[in-house]
Amino acid sequence: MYTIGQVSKATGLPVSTLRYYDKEGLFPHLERKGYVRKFSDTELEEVKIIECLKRSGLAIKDIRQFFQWVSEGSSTYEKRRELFARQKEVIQQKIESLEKTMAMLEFKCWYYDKALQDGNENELHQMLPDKLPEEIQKIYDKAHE
Amino acid sequence: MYTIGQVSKATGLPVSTLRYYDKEGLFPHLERKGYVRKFSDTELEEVKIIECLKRSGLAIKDIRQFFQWVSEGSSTYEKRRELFARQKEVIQQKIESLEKTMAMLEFKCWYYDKALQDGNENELHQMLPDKLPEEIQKIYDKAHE
DNA sequence: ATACAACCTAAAGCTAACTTTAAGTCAACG
DNA sequence: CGTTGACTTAAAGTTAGCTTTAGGTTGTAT
Repeated sequence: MYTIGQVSKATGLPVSTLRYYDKEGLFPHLERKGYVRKFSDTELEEVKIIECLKRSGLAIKDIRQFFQWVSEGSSTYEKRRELFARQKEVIQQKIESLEKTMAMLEFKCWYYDKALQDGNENELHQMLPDKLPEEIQKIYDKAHE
Repeated sequence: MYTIGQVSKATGLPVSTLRYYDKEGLFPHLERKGYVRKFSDTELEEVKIIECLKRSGLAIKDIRQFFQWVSEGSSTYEKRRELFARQKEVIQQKIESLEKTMAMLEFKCWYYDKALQDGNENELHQMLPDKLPEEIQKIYDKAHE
């Protein structure tokens, strides 16, 4: 059993955030000893799930919905599986988007490296948009897909 | 030369967002014909940079700072290169975080597949946290790093 | 006993990035 | 000539996800 302060240290989330999550119903089985919250390993694992679903772009109310399904038992296995399958696709798209973003940033790094060497952007302007060195052209094209 | 409506269609950004970006100073060279904005290819490329920097987590005021540097000329090449290098690291971390997220989602999909097959979570509970099938264990461990 | 730290609540406040609203300008078509 | 549609502004409104505030309770150490 952990206090909210211990959970805060263990997870890196501020105490105020943990209280907010509780108020939003994200710890449906959280116990109290008097007025004090008593967190268990269940809640520590729930924090991991919350952060996972948050990173995948789910809103708090949809995360609450998930925990609602959990407390409804085996009849909601399918719904839960579908939720995770959907979020897998969301994350896949996010990763692909970030890889394009990365290509743009790599291109820009190369661009300013060259601009610094040349002291100006004259040559660069002549190379754009399709006369870049082969490897750079690939990156540029990926960034501008 | 394009109207704001054409740029909206070309970029997928709402007209109101383009106006907002303009108000925030993200199109420092945008021209007007009377009171009407006239976008050029410069601004189309700027939209790509804005979206790239936004995806990397930069705030609007920092994007404006970048365009400020651009308009200051070659003396800011280094600052600009460093900005992009920094954001490359940010994106790299985001990708790694999403890959961990993906591992969690994959584990959860496997978990509920099995729960559906078994009709309950009894076997699953006995497997956790370190007696999972080899491949699944790897994924689980990655998700819980 | 008293002070201190760590817990609590309800409610108000904050922030970024838009979006909406209300009121107006202008060019072109029928 | 008048109405339609695409443009304009300034300012107010929206949203999620916290965070802060003000005031209160409890347990432990000196």
